Amino acid sequence: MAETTNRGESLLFLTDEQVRKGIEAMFFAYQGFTADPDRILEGMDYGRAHHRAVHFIGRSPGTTVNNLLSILGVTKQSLNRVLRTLMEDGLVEARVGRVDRRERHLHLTEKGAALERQLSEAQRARMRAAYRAAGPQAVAGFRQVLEAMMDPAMRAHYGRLKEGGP
Amino acid sequence: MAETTNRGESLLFLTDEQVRKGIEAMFFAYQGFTADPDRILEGMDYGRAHHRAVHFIGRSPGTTVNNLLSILGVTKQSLNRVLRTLMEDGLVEARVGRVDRRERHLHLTEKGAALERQLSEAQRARMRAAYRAAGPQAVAGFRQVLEAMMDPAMRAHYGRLKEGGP
DNA sequence: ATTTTATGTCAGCCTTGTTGACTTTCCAAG
DNA sequence: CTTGGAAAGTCAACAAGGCTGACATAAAAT
Repeated sequence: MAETTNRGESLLFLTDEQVRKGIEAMFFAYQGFTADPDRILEGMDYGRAHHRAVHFIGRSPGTTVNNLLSILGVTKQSLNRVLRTLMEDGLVEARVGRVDRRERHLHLTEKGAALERQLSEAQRARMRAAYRAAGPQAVAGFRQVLEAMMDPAMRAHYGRLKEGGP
Repeated sequence: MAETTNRGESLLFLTDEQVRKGIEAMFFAYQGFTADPDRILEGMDYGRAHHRAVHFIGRSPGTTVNNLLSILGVTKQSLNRVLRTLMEDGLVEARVGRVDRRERHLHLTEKGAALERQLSEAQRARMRAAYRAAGPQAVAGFRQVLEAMMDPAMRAHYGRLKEGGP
């Protein structure tokens, strides 16, 4: 009976109600997650799409357009519009590939890196506060659940960031 | 020195690199989080906005328009567009308030509840799989970090869902 | 009687996603 | 060396879903 009780208890975290609460937690947390950068970007001519591009270019300097495309999960036309304005404004630089000259390798300029820092610092401040409030063990769990939630292709991208380096 | 070591180690989870990985985990996980309902909705005349409305109406039957507005964090014009189509299509019903007749209390019809179930089941399947893969302790941490990441107003809404009832 | 609140609606704008068609560049296989 | 096809860019058109501003109505509150 101890085993039965134990089994029952250990599966309580999989009840519909628990899972629903998790879904809602994701929804509300994501609002907070994007709130600070969004506030900074409003007023500038940029939006969330520009933030994403600048983030991942800053994170993987020299990445190609195609790679960025599959990380962001948007069409090249959509990304192109964003990249064009960022290049026009001198935040991003596209260098022709040396081995394959069809490829464009993307880099942040100093101005682009400055924006990246500004956005990242705001977002990291909130994330760090949440980490500190929850503690290291909670953070480990947080990361585990998020990783399990990703599509496999995205999980691969995720794993390659920094840890593996491009 | 044991204390110093301990302090140093326990703060490693707050390094910029760890925090950045958390940010990226949120980004990629959110893609997965919305992927299944999005797939179901494409082809229907509905989108993510309809999903959100249907979700929270199903979760808090009888909620008012104003309450839904502040949960979703959008303008009334934006929400109205969505609610109008849902009511025209007979998925949502707005009942005039009995005590305050200015208020509209929102309910799902059987048809609306059916859509809600379809979307919710897909989303819960992914979430449940992630929960199962990560385990109960990770799930607890996941929820803690997400709660800490929310804006206080949103955390209040979150707390009121089901646990407190509307 | 007046003001405030809850809701609905019209009109117009912006960002960011989409598809489709077409071009240019250029590596690599034949 | 020619050519097929991949990588990239561009143009046009469209849709979803945010936004603001202005205005209307009903009912509650003062």
